[in-house]
Amino acid sequence: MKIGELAALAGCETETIRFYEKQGLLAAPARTASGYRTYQQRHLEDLQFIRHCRAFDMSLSFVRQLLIFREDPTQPCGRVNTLIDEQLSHLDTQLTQLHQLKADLQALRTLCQNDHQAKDCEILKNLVHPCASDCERHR
Amino acid sequence: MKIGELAALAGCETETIRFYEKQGLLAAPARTASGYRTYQQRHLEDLQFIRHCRAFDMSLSFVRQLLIFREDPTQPCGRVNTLIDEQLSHLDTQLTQLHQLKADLQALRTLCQNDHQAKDCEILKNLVHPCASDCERHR
DNA sequence: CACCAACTCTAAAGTTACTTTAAGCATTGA
DNA sequence: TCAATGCTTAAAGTAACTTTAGAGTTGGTG
Repeated sequence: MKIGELAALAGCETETIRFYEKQGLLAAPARTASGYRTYQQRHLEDLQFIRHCRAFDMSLSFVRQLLIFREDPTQPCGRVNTLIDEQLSHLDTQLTQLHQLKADLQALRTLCQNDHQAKDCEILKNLVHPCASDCERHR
Repeated sequence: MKIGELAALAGCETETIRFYEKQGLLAAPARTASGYRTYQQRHLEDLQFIRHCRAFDMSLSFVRQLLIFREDPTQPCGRVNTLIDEQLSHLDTQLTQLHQLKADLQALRTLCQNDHQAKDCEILKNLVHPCASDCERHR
């Protein structure tokens, strides 16, 4: 299949596929006489693998490490579990931070309900000298 | 004060300050005879304002819009509220997505507990052909 | 006064994961 | 045959900085 077809099947852009090839994530496929890339089923599976990993917000270097296991199926997969656990704790960190961010921003939002002059806006004031001294996040 | 001092007070890097100046977020300060930047209190407050906005994960173009109100304190601040609300809903979206991501990845993680050969690893299999057909996120 | 460490300056390139642009062939259907 | 669509490449753009390189300045010590 050609690159556009592969892209449609994987739900990504053709440029993304070329990008992955350039980055060494996706094997370079055979070419037609005129230079068009022609892909096999295996390419589709590799690409889907990459896209699913990305959907979990894994970095490409992370994905690269996981792809090694697809290249050598006899490898023990213990490292896979470790990588997934790392990604999970990464997501956890993000989630916690985002939660705090939202709470803080909501608190900030309550400070100004009406429309008055900017110089009297408690939100703007707070964005200079934030709330409490326990505002650790603001460092 | 010089740039290093300002950076220390605001808790950021000197390069970040120069970057903000180049981006037009922070006013260019006076210079010493030898070309060193010399900052005033107002610069510190502006910088803190920017950093606090960034701590709420606002984009620089967002911050730029908020800075207008600091330049003209007579402006009505209704737009500020709107901007904060937008940022809140942005955080909400992120939070929801991240939640789903984590749940999905946790589910994936349970599929493989022991260390076996990569070709038999259910995690790796699932990253090619994911879980259920209701896996909307994977498009 | 000489000297050195620490600080500052600029411009440019690097980072991540792509996306966009430009300009030129190939293929396909009417 | 001709236009629309699809493919090719290399290079530049995106966000928000960070890093690097090379050079001048300042402040304290001997």
